Order: sequence, then structure tokens, then C-alpha cells
Amino acid sequence: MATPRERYRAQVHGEIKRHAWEQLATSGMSALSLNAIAKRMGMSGPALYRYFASRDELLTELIGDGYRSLADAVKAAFDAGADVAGLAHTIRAWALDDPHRYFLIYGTPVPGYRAPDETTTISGEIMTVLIEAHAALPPRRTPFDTHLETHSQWAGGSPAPASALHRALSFWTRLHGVLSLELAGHFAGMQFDPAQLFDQELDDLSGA
Amino acid sequence: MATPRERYRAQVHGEIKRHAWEQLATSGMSALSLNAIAKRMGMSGPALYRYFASRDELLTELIGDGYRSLADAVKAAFDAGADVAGLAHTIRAWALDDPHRYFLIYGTPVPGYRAPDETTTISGEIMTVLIEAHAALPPRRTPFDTHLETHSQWAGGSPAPASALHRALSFWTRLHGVLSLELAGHFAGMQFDPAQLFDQELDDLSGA
DNA sequence: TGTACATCAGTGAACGCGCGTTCACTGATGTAC
DNA sequence: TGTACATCAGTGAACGCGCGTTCACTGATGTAC
Repeated sequence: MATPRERYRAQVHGEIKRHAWEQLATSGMSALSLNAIAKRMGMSGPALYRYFASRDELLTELIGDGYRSLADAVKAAFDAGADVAGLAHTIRAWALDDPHRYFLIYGTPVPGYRAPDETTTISGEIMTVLIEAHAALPPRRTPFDTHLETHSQWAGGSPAPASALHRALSFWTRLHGVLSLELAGHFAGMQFDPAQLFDQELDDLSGA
Repeated sequence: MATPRERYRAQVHGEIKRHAWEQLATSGMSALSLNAIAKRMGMSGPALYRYFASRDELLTELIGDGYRSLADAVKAAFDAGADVAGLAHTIRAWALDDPHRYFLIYGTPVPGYRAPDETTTISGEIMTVLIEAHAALPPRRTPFDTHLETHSQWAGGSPAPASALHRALSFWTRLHGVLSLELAGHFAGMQFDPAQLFDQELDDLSGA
């Protein structure tokens, strides 16, 4: 199907991204530079413009890939029968596997950067799985459940009750609460094991 | 006490910082530039070196001020008799008041940037207040409580039981879970009120 | 009060740097007859 | 199979830019006698 030229293009395209991730990890998103990547690859700077129209296009693609990778991991785990705790551990493992990728998605927003629609879509896919995973749990009817009953159009008319949406949201926020502080190093100096706090937060979630 | 020259210095010093915060808000931390600040102030770039030895020193001072401001707000609320929910609302208000200041502290860590000891100290001050605020609550003895009993040297030999430490940590992480997602815009498109999710997370915390 | 001197805030020129991006080009690879 | 042509990946020079930072300086402010 693919001509040799197409295969070559795809390969270089991928190699540029691999170097981009590497640079992201060592210097952060704002230091992502086409020239620096080209130099590392032994190419001239302008050569990369055969593959990406601009620095921003590369960055957008990286963010998209990051999102895609998370959504795929979550879906795969769910399809393999993972329960809520299983999904949580999948997400935590995904984040620990490459903290910079995590921060690319959930870190400080870049001023002026506008996320393409694709990422919103993928974000929705993830949310859908989370809601499905929580749909089976018994309803609670907290004040927030009540609030959600009239503010859940975003769930795309999911048949899940408001309390499932609520649990999915809490799952999501608690997860990121521990993860973001952990990955940003705010537990440094404290001796406890973040994984145990993470698990405890999950337990509290199902128990409450 | 202060000579006119000292007063003048202090004033310009402050004005530089005010412009720095402004620039931080519009362009993000990585775009913080001494030259740009100088231009806005109608001064030449090198003039700022009379006030800050380097760009990094300015950034460090801004981060320190941010931390200090949060710690002061938390302490003031606690001293004024605020309970756990009161502290939470103080922190949320502080974050919403200036999201960039929030992200400067709790956002994506800058690769290569090493936080000065001062910030660790202030971070400890905040934690101490949180623990005190949770000390009165009844013990629970969850698995994580047990884990904390042998991993709580960081609490500085606080007389509070492990379950108080646990609650303080959960308080902290849940708070940031909602706040960071909210401020980064990840609730965009969802119709619910983040404040209500925030409050619900707090309620679950005391109830669990 | 006046004069001599010290302090020091701010200037302008200059340094080397790396960035994103454009452009006209070379030369290898692929295609059509 | 060989030749003519088209495609297109990559180069090197150049653009304008803004950055952090240094340096020797000017000129105003403050101090000591």
C-alpha cells in the first residue's frame, strides 16, 4: 500500500516526534525547538518543514498523541474487564511512565495556545469510559448529584444516573489531585508512599 | 528609618515585580523577560540588574512571594477561627484570584529549576496549619493511616494522630484535584458548577 | 552655607546566542513512455 | 531496458527577532567637612 517514499516519510516523521518527546522531557514544553531537534538528528533546521508546517503544528500533534495514548490505555483496560480500581491504576501507570506527557495534557495551560477540537473529543471518550465504569454503583443523591441532574448535557445524554457522573468526576479529580502533586514533587521530603495515598483515595471514593 | 534612596529602591523593586506578574499572566512563566519588563517600564534592560542579579532571581522571588501569600492567607483564616471548609474556601478564593500565581506554585515543574529551601519551609507552614485544622476530627484507622504511623517524620513530630495527617493530605490533594482541572480549563464544555463539586469533595472528606 | 567627594541609578553599545521561518538551490528517487 | 522528465527531501544562506548579560559611561543624589 505504502510506497517506499511514504514509508520513509513516515519514519522520519516519527523520528522527529521521538526527538521532540526527548527534548520535552529534558527541557520542557516551552523549550521545544525545531532547530534543536534538527541538530540532534543531524539535519538542517529547514528540513523539518517538509514534515511540519510550524513548531505549533508539531506541538499540537504531540498533545494529540498524548491524549490518544491515554484514551487508548483506558479503553483497553476497560475492554479487558478492568473495574474502577483497575482503571485508576492504568491511568497512574500511564502518568508515571512519562510524567512530561502527563503534564503536556494536564499541566499548566500555555497562554495563547488553543486546543484543537480533536483533544476535546478524546477527552470526551475518556470521560465516557469513566462514566460507564461507574454506572453500576448504587446512587447516592448528594447535593452535587442533584445539581448534576440538571447540568449534565455534556455527558451526551448518557443513560447513567447523575450519581454515576458524580462518581466519575470525583474519580477523575481525586486521581489528578494525588498525581499532579506527586509528579510535581510536592510530596518530596514526606516519607509516605504516594501509591498508598492514591489507593486510599480510591477506596474512600467507592465507600462514601 | 528608610532613607529616600532606600524608599525609591523599594518602590522600583516593587514596580518591576508588578510588571513581572502582569507578564506572567499574559505570556506564562517561560516568557518572563527582564528586557520586556524594562521596556514596559520605559527603562533600558540593563537597568533592572540594579535590582535583580538575574532573571532567575526575579523568578525565584516571585515564586517565594506566591507561596508566602498563600501561607499568610491560610494562617490568617485559621487564626480567625476558620474550620476545614473555611480554609478550603480561602484557598480556592486565593487560587481563583490569580490562576497564574496558583500555577506558578502548583503547576508543571520547570525542568532544571531548583526550588530554594524557603519554599519548602513555607510549604511546611501550610501543612502544619492543615494538620492542626484536622486534628480534632475522630480517628479512622484506614490502611493508609497505618502506613502513615510509621511514615510521618515529615510532620515534624506533630502530636496529631496519623488519621489527622491523613485527612490533611486528602484535603490537600482533593482540593488540588478540582482546582487544577478547573483552572486549566478541563471542565470547559461541562455545564456543572465547579464550586459545587469542590464543596461536595470537601463534604465527602469529613463524612468518610 | 558652600565645596569636594562618594555613591549609585540608569544609559547605550556591544557580546553571542538560538529561535522560527523564507527562499533559491541541488541532487537523489520515482515515473512514463 | 533506456531515456526524459517530474517529484520532492534536504541544504545553506539569509531575514529579523528578542533574549540574558557585560561594560564603560553619565549625571543626579547624598555625605562630610
